[in-house]
Amino acid sequence: MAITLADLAREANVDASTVSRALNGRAGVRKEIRERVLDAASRLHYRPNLVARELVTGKSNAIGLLVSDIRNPFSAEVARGAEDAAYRAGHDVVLCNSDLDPVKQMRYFFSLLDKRVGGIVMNSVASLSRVDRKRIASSNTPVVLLSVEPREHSFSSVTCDNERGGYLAGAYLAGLGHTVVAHLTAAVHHSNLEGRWRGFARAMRRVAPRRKPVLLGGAHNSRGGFEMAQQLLKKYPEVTAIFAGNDAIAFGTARALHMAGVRIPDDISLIGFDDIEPASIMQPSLTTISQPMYEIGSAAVEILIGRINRNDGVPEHRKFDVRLIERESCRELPAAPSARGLSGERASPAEVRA
Amino acid sequence: MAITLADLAREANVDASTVSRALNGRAGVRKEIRERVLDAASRLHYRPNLVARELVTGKSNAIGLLVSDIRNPFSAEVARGAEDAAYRAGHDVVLCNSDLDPVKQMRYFFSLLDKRVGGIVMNSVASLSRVDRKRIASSNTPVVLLSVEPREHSFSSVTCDNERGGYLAGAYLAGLGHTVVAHLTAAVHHSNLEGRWRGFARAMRRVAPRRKPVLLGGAHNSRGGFEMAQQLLKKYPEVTAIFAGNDAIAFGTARALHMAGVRIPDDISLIGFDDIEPASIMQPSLTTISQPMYEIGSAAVEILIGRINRNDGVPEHRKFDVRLIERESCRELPAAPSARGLSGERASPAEVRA
DNA sequence: CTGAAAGCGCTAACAG
DNA sequence: CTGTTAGCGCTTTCAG
Repeated sequence: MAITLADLAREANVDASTVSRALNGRAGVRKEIRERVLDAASRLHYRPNLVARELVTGKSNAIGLLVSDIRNPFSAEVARGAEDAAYRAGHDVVLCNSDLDPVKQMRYFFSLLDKRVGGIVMNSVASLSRVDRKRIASSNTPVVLLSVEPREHSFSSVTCDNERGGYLAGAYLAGLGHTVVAHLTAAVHHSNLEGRWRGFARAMRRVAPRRKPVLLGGAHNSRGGFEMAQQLLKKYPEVTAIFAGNDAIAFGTARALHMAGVRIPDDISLIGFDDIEPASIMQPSLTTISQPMYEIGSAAVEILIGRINRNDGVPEHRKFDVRLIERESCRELPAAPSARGLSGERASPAEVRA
Repeated sequence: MAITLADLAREANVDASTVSRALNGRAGVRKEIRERVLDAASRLHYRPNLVARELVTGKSNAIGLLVSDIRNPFSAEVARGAEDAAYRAGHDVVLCNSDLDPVKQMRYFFSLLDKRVGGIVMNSVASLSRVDRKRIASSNTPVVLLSVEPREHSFSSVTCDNERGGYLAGAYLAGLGHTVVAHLTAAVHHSNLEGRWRGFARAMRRVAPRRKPVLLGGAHNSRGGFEMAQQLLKKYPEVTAIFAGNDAIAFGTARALHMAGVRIPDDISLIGFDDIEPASIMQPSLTTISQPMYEIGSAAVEILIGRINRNDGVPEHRKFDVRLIERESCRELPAAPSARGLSGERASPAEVRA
């Protein structure tokens, strides 16, 4: 059916091994022969059987990308960055959706090993048991995480500076005069979201040392945001500003506020995290912390490929900067009758873009 | 390193071929031996080397998914449906982003063939030259298209009923009294979008036989929608309703209208196509035609796997139904001073969901 | 029912 | 520089 190395060898009157050398640009092939081979190859439209090559080299040119759900715009953006980087390096990416389900995650992981992928980029290993994480670590397949799991020394990681992002959000709201604030985040352990909360809490401590932000945990998606916001309105009506752990949560929050007749930003200010596309489309447009999702994806793959090629076990860590995107969903808190004496302390909005 | 069939054979005191038969559940293996093998396999944590298997069988258990851009929510939703269906069938999917660039598309296609994927799901072959399409068709690798290319008899296809969707949009706007309308669509040949236009034009012909809708073509994304809307406002200010070829175009349109101080739906009604998530988030929420993107993805893969298994060359075609999702972006046209005598003819909104 | 042998298409020593 | 040989890990005849 398809034409093989042996066919080329016959055609060019050389041995198959010579054809292999010529095609792979190995040194030590007479120019004339190389040309004869290359000519035959293009004449016969030769295409190497990668499966055969993989079998002998023991590595495929594929990398695994294990995200929670590609429909999540964050994952999609990361995936595109990853795929572009892989394409540049001549690799291809096999896509897996784990829904963060530990069972699926492990099943995918091993199935990727079965096809001898060169390495794997995955969201997080936080939902996995200790033994599963050990299994992954001891697989000798390079792994790049999109979150930082402090205990795991063998994994590389690429993240944004979540802590600073949370801090920026807090400082911004504080700068607008808000002191009675809430944070809506994930119920489960999620290191990226936790970093955001830490930074936010730190910023708020500076302006309201004795009043802790309200902290609610739920599903870290639009529905979760909707439910958490409803709960918040009922139990903490005094809150004047909300920091959502990500934009999806913010969308759900906005919908709940809208339905309850609470206006954004007039009654409550809202700030998100990620800067996915709908953030600029919604009305009012969402002020949010932007992280370079595409670059995170491409950096993850670049690190992965570097590790594959060097074949050392040394993990790399990369942390991207974040910035505040000021839009329309936050506004200055009108001065309350009782002076709060904070005017001098207001943080200035850091980097701001239209 | 990894443990192989031969290892199991030694461990279970049988030949490798017997191990193979036992593991693959082939008939004709004594129960006792089968158990001995299975036991050894689980004891040694045996995992088959899929690459080796693929080399001998000539087919990998992977399928290719060639979309224009995974960041497009339509593609992401399709991809998730596709991946889930593949997972159920024990296949995995390698993701490629072509940007509809013919060169990238062909490069990806052949690179997928090089790894002997069982089949390929791709957006469309409309941007390809005739010879390239022939090359794809003659590759003997099953292909499922997400658009219907009337000339290509060898490809399967899965689409929604674009023509009916366009008709629904037109009938709905007509039912609200709109007769001076515009359609914003792609500049390039795009069979899905063309079907929508055909249906829309047909619906409008019934209420305004002599007034053709304004038809503008541009980039079929948010930016294109923005630009086309600006052009529309300048050249055709009399238009009272816009049908956008997809939701992304509608988002750009909404932004342009907003910036020009034109209110939706008070001044202009807007209807989209796809029903991607931001459609329900934007303010006002977008009335749109919904197509089952997830099901389209999973159906495409199911058809593909069916064709792979049957190994016949018979293409299948599947067309999904669409429905109108009525939200807030359209409103009835106030009766003009000059009676138009159309009241009896208004189409009723077909299927409507909250 | 099981073993022996061959081979998928390629790369990688090792000789010459 | 080129050919010979061996083998990656598996499946699949074909005998026994």
